[in-house]
Amino acid sequence: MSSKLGRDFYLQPTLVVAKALIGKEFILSRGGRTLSGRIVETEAYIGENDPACHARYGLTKRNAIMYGVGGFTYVYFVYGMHNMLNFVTERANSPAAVLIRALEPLEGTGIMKALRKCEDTLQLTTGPGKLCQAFGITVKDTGIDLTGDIAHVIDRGYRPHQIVQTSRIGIKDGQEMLWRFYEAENKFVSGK
DNA sequence: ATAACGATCCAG
DNA sequence: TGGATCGTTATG
Repeated sequence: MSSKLGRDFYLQPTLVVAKALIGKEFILSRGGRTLSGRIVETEAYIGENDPACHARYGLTKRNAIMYGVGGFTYVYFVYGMHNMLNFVTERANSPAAVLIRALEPLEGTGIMKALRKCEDTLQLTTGPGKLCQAFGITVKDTGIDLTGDIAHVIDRGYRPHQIVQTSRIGIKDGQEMLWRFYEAENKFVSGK
């Protein structure tokens, strides 16, 4: 038995969502093709008081979607070359999101290899920039409703053996917050 | 109007 | 271990 996560799931506290997403399957269906992967690593970015969150300077044109209701995608561009996929969480006017950092490829690995120009399955989706390239996700994909048909998350009943909680990667401020989650001993966690 | 700076990745 | 590379933001 498997079920699609609905609006209520994304309205939960961001740390709950970030942890609960580990082990769930992310599915992207469009252009007549379907790509999917099991989420193995996430990070939470929560509110205007989180020094690493894009909402730390208040509402801007870029982060506006974070101020909306949870359950929508937020994709942004960094380092002049990488797209980052996030899921907006919590109620409207409560800016927060979960960064999807790594996936275990499931469906459509042939397409992922082509998009990544890489044959090594372990290099397809083991990092936030890599997985966006493998899925063909860019900033134009901001605002997709995760309760719709194009992109959604499914609970297939997979339960991680152990989830590890650490400091977030690649940030300067906010190291004291242990807001990164990943499935222990999964080969597809980034940075290995 | 403009400069500094990233929630990174990959080659060497 | 450092260079690539450019949109967003902050500041003048």
